[in-house]
Amino acid sequence: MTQTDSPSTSRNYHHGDLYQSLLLMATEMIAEGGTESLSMRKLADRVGVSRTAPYHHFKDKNALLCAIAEQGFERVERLLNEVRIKEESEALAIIFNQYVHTYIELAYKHREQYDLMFGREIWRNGTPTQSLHNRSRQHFKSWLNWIEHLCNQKVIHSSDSTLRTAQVCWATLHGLCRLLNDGIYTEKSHLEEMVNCAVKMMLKNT
Amino acid sequence: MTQTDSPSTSRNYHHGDLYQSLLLMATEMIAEGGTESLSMRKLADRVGVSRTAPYHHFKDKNALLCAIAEQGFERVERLLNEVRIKEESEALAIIFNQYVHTYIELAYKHREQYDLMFGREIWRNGTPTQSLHNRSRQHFKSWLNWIEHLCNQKVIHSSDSTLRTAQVCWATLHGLCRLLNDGIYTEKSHLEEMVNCAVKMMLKNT
DNA sequence: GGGATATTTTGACACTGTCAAGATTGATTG
DNA sequence: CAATCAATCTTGACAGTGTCAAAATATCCC
Repeated sequence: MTQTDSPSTSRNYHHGDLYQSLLLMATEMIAEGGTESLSMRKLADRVGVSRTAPYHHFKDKNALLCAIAEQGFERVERLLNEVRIKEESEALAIIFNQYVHTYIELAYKHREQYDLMFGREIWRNGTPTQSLHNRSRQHFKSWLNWIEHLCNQKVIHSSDSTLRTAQVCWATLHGLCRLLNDGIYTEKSHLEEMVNCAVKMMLKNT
Repeated sequence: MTQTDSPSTSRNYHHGDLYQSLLLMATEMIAEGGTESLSMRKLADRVGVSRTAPYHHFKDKNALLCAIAEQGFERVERLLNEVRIKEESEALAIIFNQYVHTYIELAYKHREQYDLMFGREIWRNGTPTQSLHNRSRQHFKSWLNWIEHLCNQKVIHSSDSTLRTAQVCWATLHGLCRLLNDGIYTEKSHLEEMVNCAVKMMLKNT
């Protein structure tokens, strides 16, 4: 709103930095009422531009959603990196447990965005942007790397290939998030126990 | 369309049995193009009635979706019952493995309906019908019962409560379905291995 | 300053869910 | 059998959606 002076951007032309404003406002709107509550028209209205102005910065509604999902992937990627840094300081099993807890907490905190990252809206209905595709792919590789490391260090005991292990572990993690996020199992009080149980299961799976 | 003579239904008044026709056609449309491709108007059109005719049989689009989801729960409930019947004939671990495979296969075959059963469309955006609520609740109880049985028979080794175990196992199962259904991991060829890996993990989780 | 270019707006179209009011039909009862 | 009543369906309407085409405007560079 206050476009009088923005030190970083040069406050170029008409709006200032519509692209960023749209992304920001859209993320906010989604966080409040989910994907369905976000309409291009309302978004434009709230940012203070005309209905079709956003279409010069995002090809589609789909493209906008992809951009938001992408930011979500950046966030979890950051989380994973942070965790891997302190690998030396603590036992790996504990770090893994912590990561799972934090991941689920994050997924819950930004549930609508999480929905967008993995939901059908983008991955089956819409078409994921190339950019989003790459970033999600890269994140899974990071996850795979870490699982591989944990297997090598005998923290995870698995008789299957690293790939399968990583897939199944992620499925479990993701399943828990869905359980929580989709409102199927809303009692967050039991979550702690469930996550601990899940981690135990992931670590010792022979 | 051919309403000249229907032996089972009595071809009462205007349409015959609109309720059932709508449910059937809607299920079909969803199976083809997902929830989003189902519009009340197109549905009405295809069944051969006016736009608003369906509203005398379903309060809402949401109510219609709930009814379809409910049928999905009936299906999986049936599956679980069938499996539990042959408990005596084979080793429990094998039966469990088979169930998981069949469940995932089913979820994939009717993926759009599966989405509806557990997706946010109903459980967070819309309001689940009381009827749907009950049936889904009941199904989880059935699942819980079975897991309890498997724990008692020492097929599943878990140090946690039966409830937690059931929750985490289901989360894993559900996570795999999502992985597949949401188009995140579409290679169905690897599925077999992944499921086996997951089952192993579920059984031996100390 | 002038032309090119980037950015925004207005108008329009086809589509959606759903409400209110009227029309039609089947069943029911006198 | 005829008249009434309730169930069922249709028509009209409204507000909302995504998005395209063409026109308008502002900014930049020469």
